[in-house]
Amino acid sequence: MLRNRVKELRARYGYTQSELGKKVDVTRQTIAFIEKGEFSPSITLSLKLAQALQVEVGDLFWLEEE
Amino acid sequence: MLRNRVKELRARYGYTQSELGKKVDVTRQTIAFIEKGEFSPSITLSLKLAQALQVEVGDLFWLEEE
DNA sequence: TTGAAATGTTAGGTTTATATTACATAATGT
DNA sequence: ACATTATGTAATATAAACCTAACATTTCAA
Repeated sequence: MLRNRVKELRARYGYTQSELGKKVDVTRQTIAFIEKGEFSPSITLSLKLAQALQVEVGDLFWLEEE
Repeated sequence: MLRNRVKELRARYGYTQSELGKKVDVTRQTIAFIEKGEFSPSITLSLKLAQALQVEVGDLFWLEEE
């Protein structure tokens, strides 16, 4: 199961979903879907998010058992 | 632009495309497409590939200018 | 040198990521 | 209290990921 810390890190930087979306070239709904864990974004988008949130991509997304 | 080291690391381990595909639950064609850089796999598949090839996902896939 | 295994590649189909639009609610500032 | 902004969420549409099947070519062991 895929987990992520997007919502937590976005909050830490005080970005809105729209702002973060703009930084990585997706809509705010895409950010919302990712935060809800509803799908598995592309590695390209994942790398951009990691860069925007200043964290290693492996620390932003990870796989958990079950 | 998205770059990756899948082909190089797969060779290092002596895995065939089919073997690697089986480890990460995709077909050999999907592995071939990724090696050719034809698309941007999901973060889920990227994490599985990094695990199979024993490298950090950020060292397996990265973004380059242009 | 022959045959199997690995790889390259293409076509057509299904599934999923992502966009667009829209509406409702929550939060915030004036 | 009101207006604005942020978020939740859903419907429909499109693009891209991924699959299956197939055939051609390359590699490599017997």
